Amino acid sequence: MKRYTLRREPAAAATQFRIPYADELNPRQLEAVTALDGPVLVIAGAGSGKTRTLVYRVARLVESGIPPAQILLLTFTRKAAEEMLRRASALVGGSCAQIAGGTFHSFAHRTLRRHGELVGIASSFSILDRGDSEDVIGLVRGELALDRKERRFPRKQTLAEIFSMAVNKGTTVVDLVTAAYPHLVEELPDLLRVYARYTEFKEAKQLLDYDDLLVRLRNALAERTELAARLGREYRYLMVDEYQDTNALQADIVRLLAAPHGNVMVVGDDAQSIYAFRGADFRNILAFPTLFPAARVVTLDQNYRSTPPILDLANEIINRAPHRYTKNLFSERAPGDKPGLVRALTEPEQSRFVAQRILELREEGVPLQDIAVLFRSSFHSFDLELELGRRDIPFVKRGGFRFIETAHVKDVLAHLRVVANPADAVSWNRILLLLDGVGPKKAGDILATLAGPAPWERLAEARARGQSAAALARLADVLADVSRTADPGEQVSRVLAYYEPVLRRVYRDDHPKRTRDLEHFASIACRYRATGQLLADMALEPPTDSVGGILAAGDEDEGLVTLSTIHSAKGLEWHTVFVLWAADGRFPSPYTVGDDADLEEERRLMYVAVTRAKDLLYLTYPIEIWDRGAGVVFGKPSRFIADLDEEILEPIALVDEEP
DNA sequence: GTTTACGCATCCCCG
DNA sequence: ATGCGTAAAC
Repeated sequence: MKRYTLRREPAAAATQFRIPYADELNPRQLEAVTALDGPVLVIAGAGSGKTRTLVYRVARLVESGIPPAQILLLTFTRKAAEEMLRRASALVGGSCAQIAGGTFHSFAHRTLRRHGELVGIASSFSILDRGDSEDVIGLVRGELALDRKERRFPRKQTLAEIFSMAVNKGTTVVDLVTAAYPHLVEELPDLLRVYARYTEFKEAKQLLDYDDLLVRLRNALAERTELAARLGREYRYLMVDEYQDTNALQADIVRLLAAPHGNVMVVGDDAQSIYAFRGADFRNILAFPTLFPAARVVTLDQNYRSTPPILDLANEIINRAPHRYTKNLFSERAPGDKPGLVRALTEPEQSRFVAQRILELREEGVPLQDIAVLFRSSFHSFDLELELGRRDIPFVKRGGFRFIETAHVKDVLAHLRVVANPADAVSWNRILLLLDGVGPKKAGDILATLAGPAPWERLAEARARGQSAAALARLADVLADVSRTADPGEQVSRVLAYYEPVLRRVYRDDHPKRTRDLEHFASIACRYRATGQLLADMALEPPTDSVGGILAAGDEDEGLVTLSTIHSAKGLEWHTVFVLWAADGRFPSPYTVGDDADLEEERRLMYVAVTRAKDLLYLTYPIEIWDRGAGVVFGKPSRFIADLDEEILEPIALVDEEP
């Protein structure tokens, strides 16, 4: 082996690779795949073989003798990373399992668990999801007595949004409020008090919110050069997918991780940036060559996914933007059906059309799993879900409110979390409030007495004075009991045995449905070996199924129609795509019409939606729209597709087919 | 003084 | 359907 690598003859190099890269990739893809060293920027249009390029590049690195453990692949979801590594493994005929992959947040989490002590982070820290952060902020707001003011002080959700946005955009709360929330400038002193107290609270209780994971990693890399050097040796090849949806903080982390060796490839598409609402900035991808002046830039603009008529519509949508994007896509696929703009009278008629067409397509041989219905907001599909239910069309819903975010699942998680991190005051608060006779005040008092390891033993002392004695004693017992095992499945079943009666009392009316969610959660927990990993995954990579989207296993043989928000459909494709509610006032969302930048993001969202379709595309809207304030309003097609030539988007009027 | 029950507005997209 | 503010109940 060594003998061959010492010889630099071209012939030897050619036999080094088993995969015929040049045959299986187009010239641009090949260029991106074979440029192993140094910074590379790949601008990859929708359906241009972006994933294929990343997969082949992983294979190429491995075939070139790079140990898989030295490759780090950052993606938007863990599923995306797993899928790419699976495909790469199949290509090289070996396992790529040692390749580190996942989201920025999960990578930050792993790194801080391993090296956090360097920067003063206890390895038992808990992660606050968005709801937890809001709970803490609400707690702090109450503590500072800002909730009793006559004047209107922002709600905890608004506060969380402001704080998070400031961090992710790399600006200060003062600057952000001045620029984006001018009506709150007068409240700035109190906003800053809440922010300071929130930060203090997290610090004291070993809590990190989503933003902290990134901030603390960035700071650790910037301040501890030995850590940056160590990670540089550990991960010598860095790849980042969906780079257009990174924010300033993430770009900084990429810069610091790549600094020791400069081997970094980022891949993305400025026209598909749809996460500005949480601080992402598509200018990151355009600025990459400035950050890495040696960067080689490769543009992939041949689309292999969609028929030319679908691509024409996509290009038309994006070309009407005031700002020019970096490329125009072309396709060499055979021509196909024109995209249709379907005008329905009412929302139920829109639902009937979609359901009807799905059944016809199934008759024509399109399997249900090759069909998707996409929409701007999760609630846009409620009526359709009922219609599909009536017709026994099985579906799975992605995006929107997830079962992991329901109160009862969070309750159970909170019990596990206090055992894992006894300092986790948010979870303590949550489980104490469930007890009969305990409200905010008493929960706060009890919390104050609980410090140090295994605090459930001191719960017995708090019991001495108070009539909620029995409830506290039961809680103390179950926590002690849970702490005696390390098996996640066993821990959950012990918590559930205790929680079941609590559930019945707190959610009197609808506990059967909630019990089903908990059974689902228990089955997830049983798949884990360590509770720490379970908790981290539930915070960072929660199951994407929505509430009620869990179907019987038998349905899967037949296939399921996918209902998804456009955000959750990123990177996916289907034979047929319906875009529901392509109506002005829904899409773009009314929240965005005042702001040019927000409106442009909506346009990109529409672009993402239509580029998910391979062969058939329908955009639908009802002309009668129910508005809370104004009653029935006359609906018009979304401004992004209005006034298009009929050659591009074919209007379809419905004749009522209902009996 | 605290907790709880009830009626009221509000509800996008997400790691 | 959850999250808030206010009024009754412990």
